Formats: sequence, structure tokens, C-alpha cells
Amino acid sequence: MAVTVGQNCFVIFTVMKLTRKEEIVIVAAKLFKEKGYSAVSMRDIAQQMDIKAASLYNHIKSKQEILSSLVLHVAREFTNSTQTITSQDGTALKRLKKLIEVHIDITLHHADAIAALNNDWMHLDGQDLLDFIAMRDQYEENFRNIINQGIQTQQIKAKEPEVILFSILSTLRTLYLWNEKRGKLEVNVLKKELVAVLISGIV
Amino acid sequence: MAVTVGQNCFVIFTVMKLTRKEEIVIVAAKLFKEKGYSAVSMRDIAQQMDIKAASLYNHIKSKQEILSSLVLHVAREFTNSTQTITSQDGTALKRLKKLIEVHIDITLHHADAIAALNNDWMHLDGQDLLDFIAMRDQYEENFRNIINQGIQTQQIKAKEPEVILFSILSTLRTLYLWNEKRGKLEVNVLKKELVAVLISGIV
DNA sequence: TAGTTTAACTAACAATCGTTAGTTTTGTGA
DNA sequence: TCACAAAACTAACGATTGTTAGTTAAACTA
Repeated sequence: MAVTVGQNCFVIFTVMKLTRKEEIVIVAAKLFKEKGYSAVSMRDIAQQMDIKAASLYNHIKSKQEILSSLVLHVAREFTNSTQTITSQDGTALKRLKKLIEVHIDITLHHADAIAALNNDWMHLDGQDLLDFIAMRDQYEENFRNIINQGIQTQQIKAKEPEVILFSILSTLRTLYLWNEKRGKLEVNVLKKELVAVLISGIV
Repeated sequence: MAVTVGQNCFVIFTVMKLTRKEEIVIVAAKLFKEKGYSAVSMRDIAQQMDIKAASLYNHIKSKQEILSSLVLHVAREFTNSTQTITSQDGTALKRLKKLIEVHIDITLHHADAIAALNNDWMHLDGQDLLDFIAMRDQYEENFRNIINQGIQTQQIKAKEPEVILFSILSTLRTLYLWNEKRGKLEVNVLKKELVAVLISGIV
């Protein structure tokens, strides 16, 4: 289905029928966002879906599986998008801007999952935990490299690179919380303003 | 006890004997930081203190009390410091810088408690929860006012004030996580660099 | 319509949760 | 040394946790 919104703007969306498992994961994500993984019981999730807790196990293997579906899926999305940008050409500063914009896009599309990614990743176990940490470190390293490149080419002030990295990543990481308050502020405006603030400061 | 560190720099510290309750709260804070309030059991806390869980109740009233001691104490510290600065004179930009510096100071002194403040405040209940939310909102409002003053006096760019507010508060809120990685970076350097990045940007 | 899958149900399990009661040990001051 | 307070202990409680087993109702497919 294709719909015209305003001018030159097509939104193409396919109404996919969600599997029951996907529904569970989505509902769980909302609850995890509010109270955290550990404080949400299987009975809480079931109640929110108007079924009994035991029925959930027709569709999922365990509570852990809900968490890892949620977290690893969006973590992979971050990883993939980052890889693409890093391997593109363009100045360090341009790629940094692009990186920020993509991060904003992913955040707005997966706000609930990102809450779990930020706050509940430590409750992953086994290989899932290792995979997540590897992806997180790689994501951070990508930002670090681009910032360092920017400093070398003198596009970015030769301040402490770690402080710059920290400031940008912190802001992006917390964006999921502000998305609700964002209210009227349109996505493209948000992107533009946020990139400006992060890159050029406020004075 | 007073010790001279380098030149012109006195550190005066009193070795206070901690009450048993304070010890419990400190130990609990460390565990809450790693796994979150809900995932830490009273038996976990007790084990870390080499006693049995039931013994904790000689010193505290409930698990809830540990959390509210932890969170409300540091929340009040933020509130008090903020009040002082807001009522001082000086330009909006100077007060904003001061606000950031004070936030950094408090964060470095109460890293574990701030983890709970950020991640577990929603597990407070009753009046404690209401008090916390009131303090948090007031804290945010203080930042907002100073930023708006800065915009009016044209010290700060007339960008979206909410985006500026969001960027600064996000960075400060997440600082407790980076404090460990900070490593060699000295406190005063961190303050100076972070203020510079937040105010002047990176280009 | 008969057969099969999908997805719900009830009932229960072992483990763990925060917490209480009652008792014993430890340390301190007279 | 004796009395008392502080702080530990054991044992157990009722509730809740994630999860399993076995069964039933509804919905598609032949």
C-alpha cells in the first residue's frame, strides 16, 4: 500500500500480520520499559494480552528468549547501519552527522526495544550476552574512529576525544526517553536541531 | 585530619564510623547498580555483607527503605545545590556552567546512588515516589529557566530550547557510567572539557 | 465432514522472594 | 564479673516466580 503524504513524500507500508510471538515481544517491551525486565512477571505480560501465563509458552521458549529477541534484534540493526556508513566515503564530520541521524531514526522506530537495550542488557545470558557486548563495543569503536579521524583532519577540535564521544553517545542513548515528550517537534526538525547542538554547541 | 596534596590543595576528611545501616545502603547501592533494584534480593545484599538476610532487619525496616534512603538522599543534594546556584547572580551562561560543574561533582561523589536514581526510581512507592518526581521536575525546570534566560539575553543560540536541555541533561545523567572509564582524566580536566563540549560544541 | 494444527486453558511444581518470630552470640560499660 | 544492648543466628511463613504437563476449544485443510 502506498500513500501520498503532503508533497513528494511517499510512505509505503505493508500491513504484515504479526506472529503471536512478535505480539508477545512487543507487549513485553512496553512493560520492560516501564518497570524493567526483572520487575515484569510472565503473568504481567500474559494479563496485558488477555491470556494466562502458561499460554505464552505455546509461542516462546522462555522469558529470556523475549529479552534476547528484543535486544539482539535492535542491536543488529545498529551494527548493520553503522557498518554501512563507516565504509562510505565523505569527510569524517559528514559521516559523524550521518551516524547521528541514523541513530535517531532507529531510536524513533524502536523506542521500547531500546529501553531494554539500555537498561536490561545485563540480564541476557550465555552467548547472547557476549554477542551483545561485542556489538556494543564495536558500535562505540566506530564512533571513536570517526571522531579521531575528524580530529586528525582538523575538522573537530582536538579536545579530549573520549569526552566528545561520551557526550554524543549519552545524548543519543537517552533519546528514547525524550521521544514521548518530543510532542509536536517533527522528526526532521529534531534531527537537524540535535545534530546542530551536538556538533556546533549552543553559544 | 588534614593532608596537603600538591600545592595549595588541602583535603580535609573526617573518618566517620558508618552506622550499620549506612553500610547496608552502600553495599546495596553497588549491587543495584549492577543488576537493578528488582534483580537484587535481600539474600544477595546479606551475602555481600557476610551475614544472613534476616539480620539485615535489625538495621533497616524494609528493602524499600534502602532504595528510598539511597535515592531521596542524593535527590535532595541535587535540589539543594541547584537552589543555591539559581538564586546567585551572574549571567545565565555562567550559572549554566556552574550548574554543570556541580552536577559533575555530585555525580563523582555518589556514582552508585545515582545509578539507582536513574534506573530504579520508579520502584519507590507512596509519598517517596511523589517527592522524587517533584524534585526531578523542579531540577529540570531550573535548567530550563536558565537556558531560556540565556536565549533571551542572546548568550545562547535561539535553537529549540528543549533540544539543548535534553542534550545537556542526558550527558550529565549518563556521566555515572563513564566515571569508571574516566581513568586517568583528572576531575578538573573532566569538568573543563565537558563544559566546553556541552557549551561550545566540537567543531 | 474428518483430521490436524494452533492456541488457549487448568493445575501444579520447585525455587525463590521479602519478611517475622524467637533465640543465641558478641561486645561494652558499670 | 554482671547486666544490658547490639547484632548476629535458625526456622519458617505466605506470596510470587518461571515453567511444565496434560487437556480442551477453535480454526484451518483435506
